Amino acid sequence: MDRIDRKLLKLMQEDASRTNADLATEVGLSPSSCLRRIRRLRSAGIIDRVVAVLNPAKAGRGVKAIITVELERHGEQYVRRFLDMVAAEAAVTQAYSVSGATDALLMLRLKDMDELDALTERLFGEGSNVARYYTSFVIRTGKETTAIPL
Amino acid sequence: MDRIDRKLLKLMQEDASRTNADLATEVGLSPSSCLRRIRRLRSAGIIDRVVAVLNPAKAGRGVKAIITVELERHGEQYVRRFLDMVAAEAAVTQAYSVSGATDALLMLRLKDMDELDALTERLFGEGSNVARYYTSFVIRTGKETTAIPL
DNA sequence: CTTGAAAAAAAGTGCCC
DNA sequence: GGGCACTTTTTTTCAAG
Repeated sequence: MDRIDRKLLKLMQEDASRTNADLATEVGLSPSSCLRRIRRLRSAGIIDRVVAVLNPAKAGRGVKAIITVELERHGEQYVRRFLDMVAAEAAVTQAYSVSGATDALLMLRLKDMDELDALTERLFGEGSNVARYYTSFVIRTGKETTAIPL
Repeated sequence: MDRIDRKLLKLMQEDASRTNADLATEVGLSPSSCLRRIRRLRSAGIIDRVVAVLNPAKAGRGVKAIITVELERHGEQYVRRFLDMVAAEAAVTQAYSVSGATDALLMLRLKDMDELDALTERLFGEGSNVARYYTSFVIRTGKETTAIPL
């Protein structure tokens, strides 16, 4: 991981649809050397995957909600079970167990409020090990990037 | 946006490095028709961009932190100013103003604790309009996807 | 062991139907 | 939407630093 690798990763985190030849010019390498590096970064797992990022509003998923969850039983296996359960929901884009006052935090992409209602009923209803949950909605998005600083 | 578009988007949200010919076969279209659709989805802005997603741990950013923020002055222009300020930080990957008990939520990607210390001092120190903030750390990641359900 | 030039293979592109 | 000729890009090969 030298300066050129970092530059490559930075560029590809912004736009991975650029051609290899293009990237090569940008980092001052020949196309073949550049490709070798990209492949190495990929097989080393530093580049996890290349994906298309959609515009949520245009894809009909304009509502972003954040739910913080307090579990009834906090043990590790219960937390894990909870995360597995919520991960199975397509509307859940991020699910974390966290330190602090609450046990978990979920990030949701919803079509409308009805979807949220159905989802909370399904996930946090009877016999779900959820003691309490707090829902907030995203009003304004100041930043939303997949890029990691290098 | 018909069934084929949705299928294409679904595939590209998982792996956008697949070739057009490959995607065409998958959705049962000729390469030229498929490419036309992809271009249309792109120029319509439904596909916002194509990016490389890195493995945070392997890229040296293993610490994920979530900060909820309560502002001193809650007016819209103050919230906006706050979001603009935090968005400028490379370690901040997501920044939202939210409904509910707190005003904003930040998602951070950090190298270590020292970086967090420096960042909170810089963002929430003297004269920052931040009344209170609560930091939690991600213990386990149950799910983390950029894919939006269709 | 890494680089770069050039050939070969594959993919993308645009025009026509 | 599909077919086909044309262009561009990717990928392999191989010689050189």
